[in-house]
Amino acid sequence: MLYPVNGKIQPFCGKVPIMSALKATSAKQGPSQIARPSGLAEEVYRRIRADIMSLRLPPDTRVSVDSLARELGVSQTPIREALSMLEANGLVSKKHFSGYATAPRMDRAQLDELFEFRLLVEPHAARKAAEAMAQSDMDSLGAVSGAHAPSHDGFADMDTEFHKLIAQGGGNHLIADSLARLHIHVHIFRSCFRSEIAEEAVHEHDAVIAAIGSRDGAAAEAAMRRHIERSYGRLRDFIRD
Amino acid sequence: MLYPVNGKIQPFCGKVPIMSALKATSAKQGPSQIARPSGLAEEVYRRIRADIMSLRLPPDTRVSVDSLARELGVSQTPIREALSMLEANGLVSKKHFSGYATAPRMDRAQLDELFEFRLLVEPHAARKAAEAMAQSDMDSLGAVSGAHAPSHDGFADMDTEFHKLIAQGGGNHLIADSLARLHIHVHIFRSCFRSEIAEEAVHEHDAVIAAIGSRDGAAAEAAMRRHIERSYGRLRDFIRD
DNA sequence: GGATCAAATATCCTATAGGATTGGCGGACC
DNA sequence: GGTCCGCCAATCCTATAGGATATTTGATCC
Repeated sequence: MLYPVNGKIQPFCGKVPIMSALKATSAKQGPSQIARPSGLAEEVYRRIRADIMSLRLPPDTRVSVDSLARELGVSQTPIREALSMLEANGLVSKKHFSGYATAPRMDRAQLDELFEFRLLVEPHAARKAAEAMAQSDMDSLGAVSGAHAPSHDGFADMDTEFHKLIAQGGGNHLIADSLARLHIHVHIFRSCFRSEIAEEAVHEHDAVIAAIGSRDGAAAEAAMRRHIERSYGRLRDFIRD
Repeated sequence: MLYPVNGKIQPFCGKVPIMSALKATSAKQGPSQIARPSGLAEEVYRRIRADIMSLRLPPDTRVSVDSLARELGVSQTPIREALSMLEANGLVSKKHFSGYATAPRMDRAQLDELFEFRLLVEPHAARKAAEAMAQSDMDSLGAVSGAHAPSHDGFADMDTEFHKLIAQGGGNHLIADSLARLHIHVHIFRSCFRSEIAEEAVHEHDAVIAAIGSRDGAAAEAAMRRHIERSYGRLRDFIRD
């Protein structure tokens, strides 16, 4: 699990790539940048994933390797590796000799499956988090409890952080990774419909946080189940097809 | 799917192009095998995954890109794509400027996490399978019920098919995919220790199959939970560290 | 003899060029 | 008007070259 990067992608060597289209966030070459040269492919991966999550690449949109290579100023190889990883995570699909395309928006059946899965896993994670979460993470959790939801993106980030912390709090990496992967799709779906910031969701979050804060596993599990059920109800209304 | 000649991905080295060779072989092998060349990367992916599962590439082994390229007779690009997909699925890990390596064997903590996850998801899948599984899949399930366990590999394949059918029977693709991904690691772990063919496991399988056959969801869930718990007990003994 | 440092090797990562294949487009033909 | 055929754009796959890095090896020094 690595941190989000500033939208800059820069190879280690070679000529200066064409990056004028991107934000030229230069001059921030602190020790954090040189400490983690984990490869261009991963940078590209995060960049594309961020573009998909921010709807800069809408669902069901063709993604050309050449275009991306030109736009990001890197060669095709890291683009291909990044797209392969995204394909393995279900965010893009590849048709042979036809190119890549972002995954289409979820339909009703997929939404049902996703929430069935969440309802199965996430309340369990909340229970375990209440029983075993580290105090430092608990403090972080209190930080995202804020009743201040400035914008749509702000709420979305807060929601992502909330569920990520609880999933990690259970101590099971498989559970945390699975839920993180699924939450990306929830995020995309919600962003597609510019869902209103639900006041209820904040209250439901607070209920879960309170239960975890008092180390009450059963209450945390119940609160999380209720939150997911309500969340499902709120999102399901957007699908009429 | 692609010409199993000598168990080696036959390269198109020389003048014969890819698609021409494919058409020729498919024409020779009959109409059942439609020439659907889904890409070299996917073939390489399956090949490497099979090698990992058969311990031909043992855990914690370095995997060189150009060695693979030479061995399989393809260029580096599809190898990289395949390894990227494998990395996204957790079967190999990449260290920057150091190469790929197969994932190390599971330790105790990972085994615990894996079985916690299975215990959470798979009994639910068994219940849903009992309630909603298609009749054709049910017949297939009866076919793997055989008390004949010829060899270690035969039992492993049977076990894989058993769990795959039940996971798919629930009708939830996310659950099926997650369990399939995890089952690969169980397979590797078990193969590492050349675990004896447990007579108990076959009986536990039969109990689950019987419960599903009689459409008894609760019984299927209980039988599956018992099977996983017993399976965990059998595997845990191999870890002493 | 053991430890430390520097050179050498092997490998990875990136970039670019070119051949091969598919799908769509427009014009010609029945 | 409908159908077929060649052209073109887009894409994927392959090959090769060059720079950068981690690991290994060997020599030197204490």
